[in-house]
Amino acid sequence: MRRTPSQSRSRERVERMLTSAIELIAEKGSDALRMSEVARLAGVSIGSLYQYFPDKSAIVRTLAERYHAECQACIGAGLAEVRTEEDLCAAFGQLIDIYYELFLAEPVMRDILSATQADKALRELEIANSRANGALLAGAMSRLWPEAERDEFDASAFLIMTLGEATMRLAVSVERSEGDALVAAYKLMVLRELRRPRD
Amino acid sequence: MRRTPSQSRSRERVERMLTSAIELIAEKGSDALRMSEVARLAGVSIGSLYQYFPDKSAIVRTLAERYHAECQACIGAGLAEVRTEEDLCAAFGQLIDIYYELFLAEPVMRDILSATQADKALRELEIANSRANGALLAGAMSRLWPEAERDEFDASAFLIMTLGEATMRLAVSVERSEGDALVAAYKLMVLRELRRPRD
DNA sequence: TCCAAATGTGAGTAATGCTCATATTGCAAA
DNA sequence: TTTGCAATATGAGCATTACTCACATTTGGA
Repeated sequence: MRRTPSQSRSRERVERMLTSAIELIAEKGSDALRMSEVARLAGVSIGSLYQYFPDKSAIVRTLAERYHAECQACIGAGLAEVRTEEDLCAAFGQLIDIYYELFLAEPVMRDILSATQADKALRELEIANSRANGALLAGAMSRLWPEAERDEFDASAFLIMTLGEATMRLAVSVERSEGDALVAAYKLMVLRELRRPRD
Repeated sequence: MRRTPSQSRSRERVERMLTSAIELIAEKGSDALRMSEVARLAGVSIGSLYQYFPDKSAIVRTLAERYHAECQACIGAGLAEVRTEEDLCAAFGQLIDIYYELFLAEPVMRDILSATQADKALRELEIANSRANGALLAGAMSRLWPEAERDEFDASAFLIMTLGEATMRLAVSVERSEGDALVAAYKLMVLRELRRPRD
């Protein structure tokens, strides 16, 4: 953000810029996003756009950050009440379904997240998000199995979250029935991982 | 390919273009790849570059395709001799190690593959590769368990391959010790999947 | 009412993907 | 060897687009 909007007029204009960007990404993909089109669709000038976003990737970053914040809140809430292994599996299975439905309803998310994968500067964002989500899961696991070393779960939880994103991106890129099968396979694999006997 | 080089001079020049592209991607990332720099580093003119590659993404596509072909050959060879479940697990575990070592030795692969993820036109390539690799694995599985329906393994094998790529991309993006742990976690997860009792 | 800060504007600049008219080289038939 | 055509090579230049900046307008408070 180059400048933080303080008056309500500019706040609304920034929102229009972001919703216009989402619409354009949904239409033609994030690599075909044009700053001039964002400005035109939002009904603002190019200059205004650059007053609030230092460059094009800042728009994608803002969208990705909002999505990540929502996801982390959702995952945190879903895992907060977990008390038993059955709880954990039920909760995580539900989270997978919610995630998949979200991706199906908003396929533009795939484009936004794929864009952050390619851009060197944005990749860190994606990794940090999976790491944060993984920490939530590892936390829930170490509450369940307090006798284990906490960091025993870190790699596994981090991986599960990263691969969850990858699964969703793939699942919404193929035809619906195959996507369903892929998500089901991921769920089986993860739930088996969460149930594996601790040593 | 806009034009197929038939004389040895042009074949060598095309190779120089590709190795220059790899070098530049390794240096600054695929999003910072400049056609003029590829031409300069390869010692050819801009025009020559465009005689063999219709656009910039064609260079990335060529690099990705070569890598995919190598991988498919390697995976096919690794799984060809599999006769028992123990064989399969041993072979696949080895393939994971080989893959990881390849990514560690050539981190530029991560950038090339990430680039294909972001570009709408190139994403199909990545999916097709995982699908082909998955078919190799599913084939090995259905040779092992001939009583099962062949397509029972398809989704699982496709997913394992896709997530393998995602794991490698992640593992080489974090520090070495964490990357090792992530690959180890992936391996455990996959081998458990391959050993799961058939129904 | 008036001013300073916030906000808005769009023509213009620089960077870069890509084209095309032209020049050069390689190869094979005469 | 010579000749002629196809293959190959060139780089100035065009079109597109991210981004800047000098200036205009609006807002909110004193």
